[in-house]
Amino acid sequence: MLRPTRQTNQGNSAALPSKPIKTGPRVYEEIRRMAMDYRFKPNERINEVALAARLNVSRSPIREALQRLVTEELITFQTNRGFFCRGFDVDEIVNLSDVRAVLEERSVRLAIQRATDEELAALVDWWTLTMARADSFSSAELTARDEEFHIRIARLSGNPELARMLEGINTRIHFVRTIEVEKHRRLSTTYTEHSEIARAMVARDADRAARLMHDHIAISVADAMSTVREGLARIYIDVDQI
Amino acid sequence: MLRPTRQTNQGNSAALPSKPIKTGPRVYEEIRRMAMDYRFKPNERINEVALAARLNVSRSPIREALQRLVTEELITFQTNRGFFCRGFDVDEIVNLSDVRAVLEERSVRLAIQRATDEELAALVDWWTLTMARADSFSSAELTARDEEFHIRIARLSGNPELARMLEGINTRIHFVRTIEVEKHRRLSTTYTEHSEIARAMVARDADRAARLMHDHIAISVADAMSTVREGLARIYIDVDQI
DNA sequence: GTCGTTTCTATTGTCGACAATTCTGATTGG
DNA sequence: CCAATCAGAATTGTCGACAATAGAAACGAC
Repeated sequence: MLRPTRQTNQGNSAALPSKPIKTGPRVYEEIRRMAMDYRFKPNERINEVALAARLNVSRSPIREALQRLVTEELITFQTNRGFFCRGFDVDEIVNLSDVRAVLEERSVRLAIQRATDEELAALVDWWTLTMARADSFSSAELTARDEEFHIRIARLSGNPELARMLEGINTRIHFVRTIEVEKHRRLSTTYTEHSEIARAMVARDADRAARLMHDHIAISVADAMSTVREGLARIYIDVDQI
Repeated sequence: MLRPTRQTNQGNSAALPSKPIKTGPRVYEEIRRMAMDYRFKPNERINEVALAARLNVSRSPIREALQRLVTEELITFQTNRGFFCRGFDVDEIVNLSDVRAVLEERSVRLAIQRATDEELAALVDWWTLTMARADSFSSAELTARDEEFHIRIARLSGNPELARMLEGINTRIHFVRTIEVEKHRRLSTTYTEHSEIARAMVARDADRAARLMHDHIAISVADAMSTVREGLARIYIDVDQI
């Protein structure tokens, strides 16, 4: 007796065989983005069955993805009560910025010490080009470029652990950075800071580059509070487009 | 028709009702310790069913725990091939030490800036007492005290994110630290470094404390290589006691 | 004897089921 | 009107089942 074989690759009935994309990684990435963008409201309880239905999978891959996101600090967990969205508060942002500043300083110093002239020149060129096109970028795109600038330096440091930790911080502060990018867009002074950092790196001036980087990242508590205010407004107003 | 109700809290048939301990957290903690101590050999494939049988649970909690450990970098994962023990190599240890040095420097500086006199005095007293008892401690216990010293400072920094990241690094280098502790045990000079750091903190001498901390943590590539050699020997000889 | 192919076996990925626990809200007593 | 209590509903924790995939072994051609 033949039992009907389970429909493989469900839903993806388009002819193009580009790539099946395993559901596990896909689910993880999808939930990760939701958490990064606060598509869950702060401290909101996350319903596993609802999320599973929304993504057309069972609870198993959902739970595995959520567990991972717990250790990435994007999600909270209480035993027998389930998963919750992380909070959204000033202290965390200030503390993360402090750690980030230290790591990014180390990053530039190592990059200056280890990167080739060509690599540093490429960094300057790439950012110059990005700035020239800045007006044509959406805020999301500009945020991505901002993040990429810092990640490139972290990679040039030659220390993958450093880069990995910075990426972890980046995903956690992605949302606030989006807001900051829009704030600074009008001022437009801020993106010249990247150019200055890059030029100091080309000149192999480690102390100056580190100082510039620190000042670039350091955030006053007042600024953080204003950003959080703006962020909360977006979270509780903007997301009603479901 | 009654179906037999599933046996609750299996195995724990002892009369003492101290604490059931949920299997999920228990499994996670157990696997975590195994990974920390390299009870899995480097790059060894981890069989889910075997591990599940060993811990008397199904694969679900096993997989969830393993997923968490993946993002903690204690475990590796390849889709459709499963979970693997992390490698054990010099580069990673050197890179982690570099990051750790930076974070610990920041840690002492913040602690000096924020901790009360009482808290710092307590740190000194506790370590003095620990040193006095050092000879009665096993290497494992001594390693734990070493880790605790640094974690206490991280907590005094007042930045939980900093402390969390250092704890993450600590779990990854726990095994090599065990080896280093035994190495230094004969020299016995190394633990006076902790005292010096603590005294500099009491004196609120941030620059000196930071410098001492850096020198305490910094590790030469040669030292790392020798430690790795010793570690590999233990992993492939010692663990045959199953 | 070695390389490539095919068949068989072991392992992972995902699912649905059900017990244990928590949450909801209705009811009762003060 | 408020607090405590207690059913009933919703949700999580864990399990066993099975298909899809990877790995190993047997086979055969050269």
